[in-house]
Amino acid sequence: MPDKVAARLTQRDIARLAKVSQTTVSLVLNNRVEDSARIPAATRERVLKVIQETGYQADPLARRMLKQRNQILGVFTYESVFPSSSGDFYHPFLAGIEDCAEQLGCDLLLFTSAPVTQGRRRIFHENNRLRIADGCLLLGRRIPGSELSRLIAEGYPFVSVGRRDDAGGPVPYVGADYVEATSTVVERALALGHRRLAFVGPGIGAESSADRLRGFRRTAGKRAPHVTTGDRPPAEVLADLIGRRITAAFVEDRADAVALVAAAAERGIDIPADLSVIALGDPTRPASTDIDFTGFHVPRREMGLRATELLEAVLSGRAGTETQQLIPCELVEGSTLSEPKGL
Amino acid sequence: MPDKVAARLTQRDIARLAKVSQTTVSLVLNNRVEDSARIPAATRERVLKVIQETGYQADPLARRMLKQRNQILGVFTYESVFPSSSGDFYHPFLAGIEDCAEQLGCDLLLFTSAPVTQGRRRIFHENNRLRIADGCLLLGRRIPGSELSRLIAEGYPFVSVGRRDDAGGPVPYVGADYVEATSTVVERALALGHRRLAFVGPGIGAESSADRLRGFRRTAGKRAPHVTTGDRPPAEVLADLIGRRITAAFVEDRADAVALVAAAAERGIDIPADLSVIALGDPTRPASTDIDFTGFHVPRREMGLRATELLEAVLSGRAGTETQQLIPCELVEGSTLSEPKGL
DNA sequence: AAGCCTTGCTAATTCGGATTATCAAGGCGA
DNA sequence: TCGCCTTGATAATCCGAATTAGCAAGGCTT
Repeated sequence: MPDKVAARLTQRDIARLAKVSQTTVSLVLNNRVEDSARIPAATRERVLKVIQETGYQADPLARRMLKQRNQILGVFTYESVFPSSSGDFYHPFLAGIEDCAEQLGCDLLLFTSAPVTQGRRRIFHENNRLRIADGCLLLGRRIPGSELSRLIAEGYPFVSVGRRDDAGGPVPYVGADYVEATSTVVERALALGHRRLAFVGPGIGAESSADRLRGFRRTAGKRAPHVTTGDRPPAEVLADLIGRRITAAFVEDRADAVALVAAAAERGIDIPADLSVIALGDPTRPASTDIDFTGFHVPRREMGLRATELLEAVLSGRAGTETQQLIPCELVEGSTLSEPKGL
Repeated sequence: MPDKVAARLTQRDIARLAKVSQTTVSLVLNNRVEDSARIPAATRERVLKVIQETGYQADPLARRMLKQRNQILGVFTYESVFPSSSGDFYHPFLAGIEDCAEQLGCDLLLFTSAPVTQGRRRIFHENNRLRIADGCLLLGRRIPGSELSRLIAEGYPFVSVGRRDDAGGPVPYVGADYVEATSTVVERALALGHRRLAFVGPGIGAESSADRLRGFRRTAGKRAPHVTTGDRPPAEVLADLIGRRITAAFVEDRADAVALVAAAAERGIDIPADLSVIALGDPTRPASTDIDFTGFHVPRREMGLRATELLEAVLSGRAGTETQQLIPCELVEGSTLSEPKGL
């Protein structure tokens, strides 16, 4: 008989079948047992029986009309969530988010409907659907400050995965402590005797870039050289480093580091004997990763998990929670850092 | 001032600010211009101005109370969506789903709230939230027929990614044509002169397993041997194959194939000279994949995409759409199949 | 001037479930 | 027998937006 989609059962239907009122059905369902709501066992069972038989499920949307919470956490990514490239940067974050969401009994809403304009998604567009979710997690290398400040202004609960600069107010985030991690590996290089260090990578733009450069400068010195990659071929970057007689290169993106090592192999430059290469994190672009780089890993999974926890804390109004958290990176001994040759 | 979460703006608020009724606000928002709804430009602009200034956004949930569609597609996976293991089987499916959802302007709801009992998730549990989504995509190696038949009985719109047996009615799916693909690679082996073929893997349980075995039997013959792996160590499976003087092993799971090849290397058995190994798909468990297996790949991305398209078709009631679709697998030439030695 | 149409807008209702306020029936004490 | 309390249940309202029905004011016709 269900020619079209079967008509959805409502509490009214259940009420009719059990010969009670919709109110009673609701009371039974919510197990309300106060003075104001007394349901004798007999009636309760009768209602429950009908619910059982029909397989009735309360419409979650109607519920949220009255309650505040919806048990849905939004996930907004500024690039495609599931990139076709195998070098999947988002994946570990999502794994952590999923883990936590599962424990919280929340569903995850991926805002795939946000139109991509100028290569990136925008939260705020004509028909934004942010409010379906109770709150939202933000992922992406760069997030426009304008969107962050609007979220803050609207009082929409969100947590950024990755540190963000203030945007008309402090942005809640769970980030990785790139400053500290970078500083530590630079220290290690200094201890080994390196004196000519260089930072390789953008170093500006995203907060994550700036933090690495900051950590580098903090320990390597204010005037330590900064070699940008941009669109330059790796061979050229390498030549630049050699020309400046650099002995240790701190490369922001592991993918760049891989390319640099390949270029070195081609020129017969030994790594780490001639040049130490330190990877300041994980590849944001696909890169074969069989090289055992010295450097650190970004605790992506844990960041996702902790960010979700923080969002939950924000949503349940738990005061006193630190809304800006940094997680230490996992240092990797690796084999691409050694004493400089001339020592 | 927003001590708590800022109170959400409603159409009533907009109406008050613009000195019109809630109805008028709604009409303006929905750009209704029929006879029954005439809004002069002046009024329209006044309302729009207030909407602009306040940044009002209609509550999507309230909308769906009245409309049928919610622009949300559910995704239900019978295991963790983002497995921590790097061997990520779901990822390509999701990439395809995301692609299509983005084009459709739909958001994706991952049902992470479904509790995991006995190692797998269940759709139907105490407080199932299926109805938030307009329809649902189902992912997983095995999906209990009981859940499928219940979905069908309730008339809930869904599409399975992967073929499923009937469950109280035909199950809508977009699957991979394992029967045909397996049959084809068997044919190729036969053409090369192989006469002692074996199927390696469960071959039962999931539809995908059964289909491969079926394709194998169709071309290799009804009595061609079927070697199960189960918990047996790869060396034992290998010994079994050698003992039966098998020259070509058709391995269901690429991960098993990898293990088999490793065991062969240990025993000094040359692949493919002594034993050809054909991989019938992609690894469902993590496995290093540097071996260039002969066999086929599962068109996972396309399956996800086409399944999403099909769900959309079902939702919009487009009749005449084939609700059970099989996509051919991509055959891979590879280097693990050659003429049998004794020839 | 009565009748009728058009314009511009709004009151009322709806969706499904939660909550509040009430209400009828029955029991009991004074 | 009159009030009063308890028990068992329900009518009414609300949430926010969409929709239907309809109303008041002004203009035009005859």
